[in-house]
Amino acid sequence: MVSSKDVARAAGVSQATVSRVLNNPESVRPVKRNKVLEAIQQLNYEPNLIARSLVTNNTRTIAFISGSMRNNFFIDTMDSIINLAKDRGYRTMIFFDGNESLKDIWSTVKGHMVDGVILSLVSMDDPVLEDIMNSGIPHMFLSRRPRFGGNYIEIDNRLAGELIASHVVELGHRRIALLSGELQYSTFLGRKEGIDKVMAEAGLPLEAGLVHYINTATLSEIEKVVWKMMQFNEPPTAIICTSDAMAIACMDVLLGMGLSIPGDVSISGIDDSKLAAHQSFQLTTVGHKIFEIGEIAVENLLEMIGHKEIDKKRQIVLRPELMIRRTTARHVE
Amino acid sequence: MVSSKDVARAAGVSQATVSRVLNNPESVRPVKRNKVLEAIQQLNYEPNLIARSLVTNNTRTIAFISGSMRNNFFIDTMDSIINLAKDRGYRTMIFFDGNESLKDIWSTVKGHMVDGVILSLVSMDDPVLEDIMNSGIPHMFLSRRPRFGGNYIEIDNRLAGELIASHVVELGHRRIALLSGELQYSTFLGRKEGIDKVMAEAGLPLEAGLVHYINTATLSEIEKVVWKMMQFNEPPTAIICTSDAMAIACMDVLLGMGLSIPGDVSISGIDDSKLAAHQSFQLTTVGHKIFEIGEIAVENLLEMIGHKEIDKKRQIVLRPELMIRRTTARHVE
DNA sequence: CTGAAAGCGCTAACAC
DNA sequence: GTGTTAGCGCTTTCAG
Repeated sequence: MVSSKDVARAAGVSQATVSRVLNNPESVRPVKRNKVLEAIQQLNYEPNLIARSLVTNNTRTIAFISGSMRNNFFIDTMDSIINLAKDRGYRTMIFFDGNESLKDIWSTVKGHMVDGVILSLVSMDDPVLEDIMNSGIPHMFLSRRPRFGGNYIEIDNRLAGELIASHVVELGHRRIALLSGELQYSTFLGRKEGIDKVMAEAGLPLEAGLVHYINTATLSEIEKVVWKMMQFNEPPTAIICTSDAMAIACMDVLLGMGLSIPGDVSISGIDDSKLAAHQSFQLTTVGHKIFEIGEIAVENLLEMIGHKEIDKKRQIVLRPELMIRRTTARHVE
Repeated sequence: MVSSKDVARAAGVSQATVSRVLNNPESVRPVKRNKVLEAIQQLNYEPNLIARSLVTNNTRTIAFISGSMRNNFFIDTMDSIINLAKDRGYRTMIFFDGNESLKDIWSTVKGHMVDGVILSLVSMDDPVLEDIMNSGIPHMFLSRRPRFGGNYIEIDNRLAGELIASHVVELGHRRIALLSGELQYSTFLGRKEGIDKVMAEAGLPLEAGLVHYINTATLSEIEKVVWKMMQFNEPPTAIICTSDAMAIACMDVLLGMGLSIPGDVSISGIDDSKLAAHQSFQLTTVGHKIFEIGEIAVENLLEMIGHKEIDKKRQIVLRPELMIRRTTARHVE
């Protein structure tokens, strides 16, 4: 590997001068500057970012701790984060849940000396949250957040639940199933609370056999669960899924069984991922304005990184909207 | 930030000893070792990976230069790469095309001192390819490859093109349109050659107005192009797309126009991305066995990183298969 | 087994 | 303007 020392030798200057033309070109006289530039070209030199980071103590990199890309919500989010960060001169390192615990991910994130972190995969009471919030490393929780404190951006999950449940109830459905994510996540807890409220008010509390908690990292139980429910004497006429990813997986199962949507059963999601709007899905869902959510997270994070306004609490709640498309329909006896 | 020096002081040992318990715990006597471990806990110490990399000269990180996640092929590939690399103890840094040129991406990749690189976004004659192949950094081209040389894994693109074109021709279609990616990419060139061959043999050379080259990074022209073709006096009865991403975007447009698939027009893709198999799409395509392709790339890359067998040429061509699903049908007059 | 010391490639004072 | 020097936080000889 060719280093700045090699360049210096080739150009007949000191190594510090090489560093200068890299970081502050005007500060070195054109003649020498060109000599250096030439040598850089010649030797095909590339500065070692690792070494640079070690001394500047900043990496111009943010970390994004994301859920699986099998879920289109995370794709949309990642896309917007990466692109905006890039525009602002920051690189994004991506970390996934997978088999590692958040604790382990957090260790490596810290080890990489990133300038800030966006987390979209935390359960509300994870013990590392304390660490994260006290680390001094700028952070934004995106979508999923701690039970208490932290900087976050989310939608009003309760309202999202209410909107979708009201919609389904108003369509005349009485046997309504719920596919929920695990309640240790703020998103799914809030959404379910909203749904529960509406269902209770409508005199239609959710029946035990019609409520299922899905591991949203794998979605692996969905097929079995949906298949089983649809075998009941009185199968549900509507299935509310608390994420688009679950809804889309659910549709795959139902269509595979030869059922029609929304003819036989209405389906709804929450997230309004890009994919949900495809003509082949036209999924009724509740809208996140996903692009905003990732971008707002980045904007805030970079503010913190720049101005060191780490103390200002940033807790942003967006108002979701109902997107009625073609997977939900009036229930007829 | 707490450093190993702090730990050393707290544990009453030298900083070198701290380093030892981290890298080679057996080499330090249990009493001291425990003291150090305790101090690490106490201080919540995390080793600075940046500093470590600077001296070990390895990062245990590979880079993946990928196309946009708007394309499900790249999602599937990325997913398999990240997971396998993680199992093997490597982190993956992800880089996207976006507005940067491959040259710029390559600069930053080199700067990050990654141990190896997987590239799936190269055009055949990009001048940086020479640099990359001569850099001494282990690399695998995935799917898209240089015109000459390099280590790569791909499917037999020509055969893929032949398979899909034969299928469409055998279904009785005569007015066949082609939505191709840009021919500077080996994938799209190979696929089109295969298609051309079959069409020529069938006496149905592609008509000028029915062939379009799409910027696969954005897919932005698809709507206009498809819409225009379908206004012809004799619109095509089949549209062959040389990637699933194009096919799925194409379906969105057609369905949005109120046309039926495959009733009014047959659609096919190439890639066999996971999404293509969804019941809502059931896209006829040609299979990559995507999981294998990402994994084979990682396996080979790690071999090179480990054994330094950089000289062995690794040029792997997989045989694709036709996956007939429900977007293609017999053409009736 | 363990401490002292050198040095990875760079930036950032500090002199001249 | 430019060279010299001192680290950034680690790993890795080299002594002992």
